[in-house]
Amino acid sequence: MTSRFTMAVHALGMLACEGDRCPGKALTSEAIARSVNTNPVVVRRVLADLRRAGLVGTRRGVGGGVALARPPSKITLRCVWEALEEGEQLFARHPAGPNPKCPLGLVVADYLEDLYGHAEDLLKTSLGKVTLAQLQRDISARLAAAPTPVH
Amino acid sequence: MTSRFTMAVHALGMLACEGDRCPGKALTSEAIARSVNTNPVVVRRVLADLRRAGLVGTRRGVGGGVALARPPSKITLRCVWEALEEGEQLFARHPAGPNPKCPLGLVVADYLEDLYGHAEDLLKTSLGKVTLAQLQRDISARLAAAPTPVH
DNA sequence: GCCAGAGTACTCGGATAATCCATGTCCGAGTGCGTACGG
DNA sequence: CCGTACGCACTCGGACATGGATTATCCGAGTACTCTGGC
Repeated sequence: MTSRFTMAVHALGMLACEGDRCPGKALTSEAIARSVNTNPVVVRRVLADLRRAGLVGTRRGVGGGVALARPPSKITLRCVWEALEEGEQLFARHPAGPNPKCPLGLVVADYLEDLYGHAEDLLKTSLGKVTLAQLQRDISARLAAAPTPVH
Repeated sequence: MTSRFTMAVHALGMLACEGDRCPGKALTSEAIARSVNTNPVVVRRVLADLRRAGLVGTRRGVGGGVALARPPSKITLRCVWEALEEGEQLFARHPAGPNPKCPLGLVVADYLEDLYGHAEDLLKTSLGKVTLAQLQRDISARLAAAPTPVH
């Protein structure tokens, strides 16, 4: 599922903005979950992948939480994508592989492998051009342009 | 799931090759399922979408099955993608939407909506350039280049 | 020998049960702060 | 009054139920071929 990527970008956007307002400040998974509108454990699972990839750091205990491990300008959406890519891919292949007895099936599988590989490379290249710093600026601009939030 | 797209391309590849060797010949969902290595009913469900989109035609009874409803040169992978896109998208958004109380969440959701929209457009454009006839030629070439299948 | 009719075999299409994955809930591990006690 | 040690509150991390979705099984609808009986 790619909703994990959506959540990751959302969380990182929050962390970038928070780190800008108050450097070194960590957000709790519970606070992020409130904004993402999901369960804290889901956020923790996503952030665990980002932690393993070295994008964020976590601290337990009182005042703990999650914070960026690098400056936002050094984090691209491609890094995020690849951190979550672990063991799952955008395009699902044959669930059980094609029938090895059928040569056409093998060829089609190869063809699709190429096709999907190119599409994913294209996407990754596109995501690699967006840094978290740019994302944060864009978010700030949109926040400033938005009317006061309703109560 | 995008494995449906994989199966659809696989099935259409078979149909194109079959229609080339023996025009008007229909393949049964059971034969396709054997090559795809799945259950015939899964193939039928995928083909049902393609039928609703007017890409293939089905005939019941003895000698029935599925056949292309248009010449392969008139079918692009984009058509296939859009036929299966019904109610599901490549990039999953927030499962329950972001928290409307959090302005940042709304902005992030908007941002991702743009990002995903552009990515999907790019993909569709790319798929639109590939016709089933080209796919069939590529498959035939690879089949000819492949060594004799092992027994 | 020829024709008509019913029977049969084979296929798709939809409804229903089983399995798998994702989500949600719970409990343990770790950490910093506050407090209380002793020197 | 100061320092240290204990306790507590809070947070992440992983293990175990629960729900939804995808998949697999079953039965009905439709069609063409075939066999049999009559003319």
